[in-house]
Amino acid sequence: MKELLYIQLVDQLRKKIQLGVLKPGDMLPSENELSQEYQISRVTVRKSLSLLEQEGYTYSAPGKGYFVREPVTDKYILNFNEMNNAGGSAASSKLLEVNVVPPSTKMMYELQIPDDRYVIVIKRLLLAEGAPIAYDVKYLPYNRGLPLVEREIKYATFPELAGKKTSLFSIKKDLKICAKNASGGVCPLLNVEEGHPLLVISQKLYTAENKVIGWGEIYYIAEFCELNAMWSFGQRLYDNG
Amino acid sequence: MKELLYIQLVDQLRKKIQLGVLKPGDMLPSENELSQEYQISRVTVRKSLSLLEQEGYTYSAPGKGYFVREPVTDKYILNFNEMNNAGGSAASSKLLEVNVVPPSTKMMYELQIPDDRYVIVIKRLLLAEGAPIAYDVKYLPYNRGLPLVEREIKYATFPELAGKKTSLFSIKKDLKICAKNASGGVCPLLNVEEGHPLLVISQKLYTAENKVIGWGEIYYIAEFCELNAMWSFGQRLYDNG
DNA sequence: TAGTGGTCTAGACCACTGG
DNA sequence: CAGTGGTCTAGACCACTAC
Repeated sequence: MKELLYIQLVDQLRKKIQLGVLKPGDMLPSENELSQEYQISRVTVRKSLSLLEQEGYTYSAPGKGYFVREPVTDKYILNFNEMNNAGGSAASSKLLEVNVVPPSTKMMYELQIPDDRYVIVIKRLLLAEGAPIAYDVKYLPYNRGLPLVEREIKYATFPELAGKKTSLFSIKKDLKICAKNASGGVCPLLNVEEGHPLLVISQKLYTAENKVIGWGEIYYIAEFCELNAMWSFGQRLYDNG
Repeated sequence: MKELLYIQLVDQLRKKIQLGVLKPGDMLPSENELSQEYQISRVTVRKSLSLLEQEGYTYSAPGKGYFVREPVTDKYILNFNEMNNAGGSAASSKLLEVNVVPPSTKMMYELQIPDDRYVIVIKRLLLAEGAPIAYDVKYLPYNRGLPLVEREIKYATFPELAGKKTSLFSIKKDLKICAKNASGGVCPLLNVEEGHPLLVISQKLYTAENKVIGWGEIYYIAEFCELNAMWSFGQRLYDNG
């Protein structure tokens, strides 16, 4: 089990930072120094330092050197999948309504559309083991020639719906998470009493050019939704393979 | 404004993926092909492909080639800072209680400690412009010789407290987010009525070796807490500089 | 066996920061 | 000015995959 050179180096540097030998703001040895000290080429040293930077430990300042970063403590990786966030793994959904309607002022504001642009409204009930766990409303600016098949709507997630014409790779998405109490028409749908706690997740979809292509809200019965997020250094957004 | 070679290449490949010319599962041209096609060295081609991989567009399979990744749609970057998540930028806090107590069964479970290990309990009220917006309870396994100065507790975030002995770089942190209704002793503290919606964020801190070093819950008055998360390709967890 | 990505080298030139 | 990181090159060897 021989270790690769650049792995060895990055491990040693990482450990020094983790142990506090190198503290935020401290300068690392220069590329040339590391190159001589470890008897490896500068290219390989650079590969190690680049890895360390990817992991969030350091940053480089051209003309000066590499420095230990002040740890960023307020960014987490959040897991969220609208169809699979409750306990039930085999989540299904029930389509309540699909309509094309003139926009309300709220919709015009959220979707950034004029008042003569129609809006597709999709209302669903998310189910786990047959019981409702969330009420879901989505709004899409209406485009002619957008065939919406019921089966697609029933099982699709938001980006899949709004991004039918757009590659998923060029979509942006914002979430807002807050707590509310159930009131009005939502109560009978979710089969909860007035005032029951809900976790509300608003989603907004954008194209790469920041044009809004979808907006929606999901009202989860609190007991059936727990969001998880984690923070740690060196974490990656994408797995290998 | 001449563009760097590896930037040019990564831009072209990225665009092909975003436009759908290259779809998930498709194989990219090999390093040698790209090297010849663009008349740049293999090292530079590798730099571009490495960047593309970092951004989440592709992955590499040794002996086979580079492939377009199936987009990961369920991971977001969540912004959360316990002291600064409400509207008020100049958030302060009021210390309600600091105690060393024998652990309850709940604490023993959450902190993974035996019943003879004492626990430090810290209760705070988070304020924005003088008014309470959240109630905060933290539990730390008690260590002898851990001097807790009131001023520190008042303004410290959780990792700063629990990680006094540990470098922030070797701490892991999990969040759980859910909705609940206010009840019991929390109501008068937060000055809300019974049943008022709350956003509850549970935090658990671990060392690099997965030993629990802290656990806590923050009860935000729903109106004063909106969490934000975002998803898009190519996003980075750490800024440059 | 031919082709692929993965590791590593030595060396060149550049722009930038600091004294 | 000497030192730093940033870009780019040409070439070597390896392990793996697929045929």
